[in-house]
Amino acid sequence: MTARHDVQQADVLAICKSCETRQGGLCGALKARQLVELAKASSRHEILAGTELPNDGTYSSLLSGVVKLTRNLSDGRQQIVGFYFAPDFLGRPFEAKRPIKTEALTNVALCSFPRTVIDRMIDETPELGRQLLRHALGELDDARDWMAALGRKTASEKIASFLLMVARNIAASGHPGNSTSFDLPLTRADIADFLGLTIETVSRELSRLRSDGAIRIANKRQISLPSISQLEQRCGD
Amino acid sequence: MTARHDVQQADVLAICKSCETRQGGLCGALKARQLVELAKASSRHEILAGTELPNDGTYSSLLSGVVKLTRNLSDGRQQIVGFYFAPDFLGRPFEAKRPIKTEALTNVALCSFPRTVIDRMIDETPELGRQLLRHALGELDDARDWMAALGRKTASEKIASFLLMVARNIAASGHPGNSTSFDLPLTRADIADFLGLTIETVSRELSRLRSDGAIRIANKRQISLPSISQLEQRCGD
DNA sequence: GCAAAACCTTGATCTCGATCAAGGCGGCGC
DNA sequence: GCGCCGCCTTGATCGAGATCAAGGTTTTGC
Repeated sequence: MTARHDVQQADVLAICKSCETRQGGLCGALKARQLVELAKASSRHEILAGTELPNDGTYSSLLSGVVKLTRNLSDGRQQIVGFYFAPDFLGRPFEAKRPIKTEALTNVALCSFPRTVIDRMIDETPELGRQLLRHALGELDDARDWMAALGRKTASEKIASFLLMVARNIAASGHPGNSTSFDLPLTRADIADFLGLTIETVSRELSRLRSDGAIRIANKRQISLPSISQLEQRCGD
Repeated sequence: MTARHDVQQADVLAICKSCETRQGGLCGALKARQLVELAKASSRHEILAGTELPNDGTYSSLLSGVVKLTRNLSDGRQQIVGFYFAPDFLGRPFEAKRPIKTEALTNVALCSFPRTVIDRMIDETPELGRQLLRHALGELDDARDWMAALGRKTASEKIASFLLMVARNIAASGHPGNSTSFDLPLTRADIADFLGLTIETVSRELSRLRSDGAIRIANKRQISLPSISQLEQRCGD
């Protein structure tokens, strides 16, 4: 195998491992031979922050960075309907009829697999299909959690829940440092679009949490959570 | 084959057909032999309106009736995070860690399949796994649509979108009469819990739509939509 | 058929978060 | 260094939808 393929195989392994964060693990389902085949068929992409990801019907492993999914109303109102923190798996290869946009929030590295290859591997290894199903159902659970937050939580509960979710995702991604102190990869506008609020309300609620001692903020984006339990009490569920 | 099994096989066929409403169709993936096997392993249940469905790790086909999925916050606030209109498929057999409750809104008939049987059939027929994945991704799309509605639409846009969604689901279920006149199987409280509003606001907005001529209401629950396009203009996207 | 209970509507008032407005901070180009 | 621009914060005011309140209508049980 050429060096090129070695590198890609390492990527595949890294990516498969990342899928285990949600549950199960893609790699576990596949034989070594299939991993090599996947590596040969895959392609690696580096995408700059702010760029839209192509909706080309491929499956992708997110190697590093953060991706957001946005749905727009006709007059420009925006709702963020999902985040992907590396390592995770973007598996929405069936044509999306809905006006949903996929965008890199930070610089992003990903590894994409043609749908045809994955489809064939599902035939060889049905466990892969179950794995993808499990992953999709995990995303569905997350989406439903956020529906409850959007519909029924107050602004400050939304902010507390959001910070906890980010902390958990950052923790799962195994970033340097502990998960209670992290660099928020989102602007206030992104947070507002995720929580169904305005940037002013987001800013005010963050300030309030800070003056209450529930969080610390350095340089706008550097957040630390001295007391997870205090946040949990504020998140409404 | 005994009559008992004949009846069940008919149910299975009906149910598989219903899955085609979202996309694809379970039946199409399976061989005749497997359908008979599924019929033998399945059990039929009649569930009264208002009863909670058991979360017993089975897959179920919804033969008739309407089912809601609710997520509760600790202080009793409620959010409905999904509806199933027959014919549809309830495929959430992996343990749900979240506080989500499944409840019959009307009297319901369903046919449930043990997880082990479906799992084995996925091994025999990987297309079944892909089909279930496609179904889950369809549910995910629906959930994301409602996230956008919950986060960014006004009360009257929410009501208009809701009525259109119900009309589409009733239409897909092939009920008697056309899809623009139907019996709403939900109370005002259910509608409010779905849209993140209060019952008073739901009532007011429905009254407003009626006085604007966009809808007609007889007997509280009997709704007709004389002008779908007028509703579409009001739904914000 | 009648009473009770559940459900729905409408009005008055209040409140949370949106909107409008002004200014601060930090990074970048020159 | 300086000015511009993007991003964030804070204050003042407004308004959509919540809450409180009262009464009407439909369903259910007997």
